Amino acid sequence: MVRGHFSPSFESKPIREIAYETLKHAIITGEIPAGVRIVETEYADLMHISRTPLREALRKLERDGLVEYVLRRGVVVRAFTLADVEEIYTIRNALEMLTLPAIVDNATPEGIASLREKLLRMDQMVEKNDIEALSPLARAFHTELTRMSKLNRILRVIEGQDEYITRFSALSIANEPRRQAAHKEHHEMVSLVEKKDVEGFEQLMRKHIERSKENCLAALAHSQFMKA
Amino acid sequence: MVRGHFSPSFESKPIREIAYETLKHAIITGEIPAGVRIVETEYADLMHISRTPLREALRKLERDGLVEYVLRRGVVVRAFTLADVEEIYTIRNALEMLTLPAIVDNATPEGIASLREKLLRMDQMVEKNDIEALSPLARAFHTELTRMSKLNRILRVIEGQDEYITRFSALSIANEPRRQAAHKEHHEMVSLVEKKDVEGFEQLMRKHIERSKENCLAALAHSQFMKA
DNA sequence: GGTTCCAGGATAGTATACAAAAAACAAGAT
DNA sequence: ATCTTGTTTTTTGTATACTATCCTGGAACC
Repeated sequence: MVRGHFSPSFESKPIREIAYETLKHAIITGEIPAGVRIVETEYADLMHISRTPLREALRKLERDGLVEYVLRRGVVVRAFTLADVEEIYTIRNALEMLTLPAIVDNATPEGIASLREKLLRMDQMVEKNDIEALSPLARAFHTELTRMSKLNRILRVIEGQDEYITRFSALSIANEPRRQAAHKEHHEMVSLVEKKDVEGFEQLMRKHIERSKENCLAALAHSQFMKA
Repeated sequence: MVRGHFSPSFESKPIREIAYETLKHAIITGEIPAGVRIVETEYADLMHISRTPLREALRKLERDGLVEYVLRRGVVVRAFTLADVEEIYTIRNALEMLTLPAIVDNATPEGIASLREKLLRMDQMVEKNDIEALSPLARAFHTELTRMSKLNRILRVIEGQDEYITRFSALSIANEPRRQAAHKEHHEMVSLVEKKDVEGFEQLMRKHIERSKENCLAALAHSQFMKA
């Protein structure tokens, strides 16, 4: 937080937002492992901010379920089990299926063009095997697709759950054959939406999510992310 | 907030939690209508607390989606449309269906006994047509039932959505014939869980939620809750 | 009459100060 | 030696102080 002592928003973003995003990222990537107690003064000093915005960030993380608040003991980073990952995929699957008809209904030529444009950029990443760059793009693709449904509340929940998975979806995408297949599926999705083939879209999507879940769980089983 | 100037937790609960719950309730019941800007000093004075805990409560409400944060302008109570209500029911329906097999699997004799005990109390309320008392009990019944699934993440989402509906489910229950029918369905649910009849349970539940949604939407259409 | 610019008030953003609870520690009694 | 109890330290909870920004309203100017 390199900025003058009193400057609430250097470039239009409260410090608490930065703190929130920083902490969220740190927790999701495992940089701050589960079980760790977040002592306010410690982290405030670390980030060169005061306790006030840090605390507000913690309240948001608390609502997100990323940290747990214990009365008069502050917050502790919550654990994350394999069962959690499964459950998250289950939620995402169920809710995403609900959006599909609305996506097909609301898809505009411009929207589809925008998706195609994203796919084009992704093509290159896949070719170059640049996983680092592909991962966020793939996520953006999905987000944009889902957003077309205009079902804002469902969206909010899906995106909330997605945040938990980001950390793992990178693992999932690391698998070469799966990466190729997933990319091909992304192309198909757009075509089906364009053709307004709801049935086909639903079938494809169900498989797509199921496979990425399998892949993610398999990758996780071999990784050292999980402890329990 | 009647308490000495410096007493963080009179009876083990931070002021920010009280503020959070109070505001949430006020927003959900419509006491603070949509579009209203929540000026920090104003509400802090109103509740006889300082801005700090109030702000932390606002951050939580922000994550809940009950208020909207505008840069440097604070928070505004978000609007609530009929489409929102429909979407919420859709979410709840989809997720609740996911929990049913797990509920049947994890149901213990004690758990069923506890549900039956609740039903017994509800019987009286239904008989006396005491809607005020029945409403929270009915909600508690559903919560307890869903909790049996042990699917904690799904639960968290469902309960999050449920909070939005509380305000309207009272309307729904006000309808005499529906109230009677719903109560009967509650009894059936427990029986089906006890018999471990997943299929029957699923069928009943699907209808139950669908009907309560219809009822709620119908009631809403006639009420003055909705503006848009 | 309308537009621009300045001043001042209102309000959010942040920092800091201080109280209270809990935890950690030390010393004495049993 | 262990339990108890008193004291210190750490850390959370809350209040307050201060600053930056936005908004409003009015004066000056065209």
